[in-house]
Amino acid sequence: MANQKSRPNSNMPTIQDVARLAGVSHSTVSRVLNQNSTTIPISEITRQKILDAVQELGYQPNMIARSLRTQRSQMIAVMIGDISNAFYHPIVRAVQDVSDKRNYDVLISNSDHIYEHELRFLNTVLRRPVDGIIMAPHCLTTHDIDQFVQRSHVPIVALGAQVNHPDVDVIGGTSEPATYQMIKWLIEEKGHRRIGFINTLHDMPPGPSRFRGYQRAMGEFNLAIEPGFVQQGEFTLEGGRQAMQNFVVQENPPTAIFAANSLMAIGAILAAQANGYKVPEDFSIVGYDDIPEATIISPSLTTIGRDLPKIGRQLISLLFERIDGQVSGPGRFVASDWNLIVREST
Amino acid sequence: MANQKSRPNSNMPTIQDVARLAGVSHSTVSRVLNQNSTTIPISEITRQKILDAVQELGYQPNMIARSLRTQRSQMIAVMIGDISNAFYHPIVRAVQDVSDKRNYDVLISNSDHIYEHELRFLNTVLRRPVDGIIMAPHCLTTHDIDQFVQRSHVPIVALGAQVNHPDVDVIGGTSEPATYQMIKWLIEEKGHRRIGFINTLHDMPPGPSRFRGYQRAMGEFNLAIEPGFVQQGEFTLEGGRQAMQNFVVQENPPTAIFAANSLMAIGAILAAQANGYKVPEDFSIVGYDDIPEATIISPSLTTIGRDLPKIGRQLISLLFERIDGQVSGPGRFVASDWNLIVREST
DNA sequence: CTGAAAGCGCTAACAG
DNA sequence: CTGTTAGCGCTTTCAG
Repeated sequence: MANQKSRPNSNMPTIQDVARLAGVSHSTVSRVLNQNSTTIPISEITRQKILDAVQELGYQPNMIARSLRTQRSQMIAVMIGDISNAFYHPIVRAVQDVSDKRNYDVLISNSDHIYEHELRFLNTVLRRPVDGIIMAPHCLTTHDIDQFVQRSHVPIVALGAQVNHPDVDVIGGTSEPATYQMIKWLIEEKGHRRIGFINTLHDMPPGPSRFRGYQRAMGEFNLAIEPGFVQQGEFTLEGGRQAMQNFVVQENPPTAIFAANSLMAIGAILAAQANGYKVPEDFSIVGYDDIPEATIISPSLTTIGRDLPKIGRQLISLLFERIDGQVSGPGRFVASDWNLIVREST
Repeated sequence: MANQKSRPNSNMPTIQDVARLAGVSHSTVSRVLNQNSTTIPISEITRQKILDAVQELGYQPNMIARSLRTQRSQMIAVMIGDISNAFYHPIVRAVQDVSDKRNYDVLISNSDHIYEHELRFLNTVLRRPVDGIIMAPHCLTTHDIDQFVQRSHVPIVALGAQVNHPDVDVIGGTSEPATYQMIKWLIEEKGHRRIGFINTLHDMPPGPSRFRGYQRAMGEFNLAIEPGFVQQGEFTLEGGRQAMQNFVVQENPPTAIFAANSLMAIGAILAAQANGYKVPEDFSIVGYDDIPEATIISPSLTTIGRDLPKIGRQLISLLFERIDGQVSGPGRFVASDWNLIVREST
């Protein structure tokens, strides 16, 4: 049972097998299989012979070999922050759906918001060339991206306006204005004057831009950002929970709290409730981005809504425009729109 | 700006470039880069020259070319049901973490529990050979898998005991006993006698095995499964919500409801509450699998817990054992353990 | 209309 | 210890 070909891993027929069975050369087979190639005419008879042979053998072209020859991999790579964060699901969804339809495969990578992982991703796509990249980096510098772009001309589309490279398409730009609007609404419509902020750790994006929106709104209404008003945490449910612990122990805590994402906001609500407080009576809590958990939690979460599936479709559209060569030239910027979704947590 | 090499997509150096710069042949470069290859000794001096050249050029081997030659892709493919279902996150997590560590890339595919998608996945990995496959199929038949195994000798590890192929490693087997235990508990400890069941659509696994557990428990206590006790829905939150609608309109509905997964159970709770009912006072509702949402919802969900990260680690371990050739031969079966997690929804 | 031949970048015999 | 050579399976000139 052991003396097969040197590679017992597969008994897939090759294009040679098809050619042999059809009694033609393998290049003819290749031609009918990629009939697009500049309208070279092929006799209906050999064409049929080949198609029959393909059928009979169940031939499937080997993508690895094709990639080596064509220098196109029919793969795109996606780097997200955290597969557990529902924020990314509609985006990955859209990317996969469109890619499937176009017979592209999708490589997915989690960065966990860790710099080394983001760098590793870049190296991966250097070694394994893909036709396009979608990423939501939190730590990469423009310099890192530039290093990459120097060496690989693969088109990149990024989510998050912190990415700022002349060749990279970017979707984002909502953080500052949306946060500003949310804080303003808490002040004007809900009468809050002591508003806290749960930020990311180590000034990791998108914390800072959201923080600027908070600062601007507070400043505009001459409201102080007292020491203790700003807490930090991981970009997760648990991070929000822990940050909230730092609020509940304060003598005179804020009456409203903005969390830099909805997972943190939900963690904060859970922590408040665990400490015997009521939301929104004792604390109004708001998040950023409308994920399913926002309506599972009680009270349901007031948050900033973006059309996530649309953002996903935009990302993949921008990418395929470049992959297909319809677009070249400098990176484009798409500002997504957003709206305030008022629910029960305020 | 256009007259570069025919392939302007990359200016990555090749092994030839390294060889030229180091003044040696490309095979010598290959040798030092894969020093494992049967202890061929290499003079320290050329070795250093090569390493320097690699450094200077920032050479990275092209994985596509390497794959074509070695017939190994350093990729594994994962097919899950639905990226939005948190059930899969710890599993994908474990797979990615271990793969990263071993420099394997991970191709992820959503089947959406649709038969055509599952078949398409199989075809994808036929065209793009990967070194191993992890999948959680809901619709594939043994015959489909067998067809695949005939053609490709890539090792497969499956999640879910409905997969039954002599060559495939399987982790699963909890559905019937765990459901039985849960129903029994509802009867014995909670005094329910009218218990409903939210099943999957079209007898899609794992619905049927869970249903058998339900039947067995009900039968053992001589409790009737009245018409209307069994409702069906998509394997999602929305599916559970809609199924619950069919309970609340009944004249004499069940007092407890088991949903085939926790997403459905949460949908059911939400629907009950939306209709003005209280959980657990009016309906006790339980799910299957402990996902984060189970403790976000109020009342928190009584459910079957499995150690999902452990299952993920087991899946990828079984797979790598085969990829590494440590294990060959017939498919193994691993029964995962589970426990009943009692929370507030009962 | 079809075949022969080159070569994508790499590894692995096989000779020195 | 190192270089030469032969492909992996495919696409794409270039000749007929």
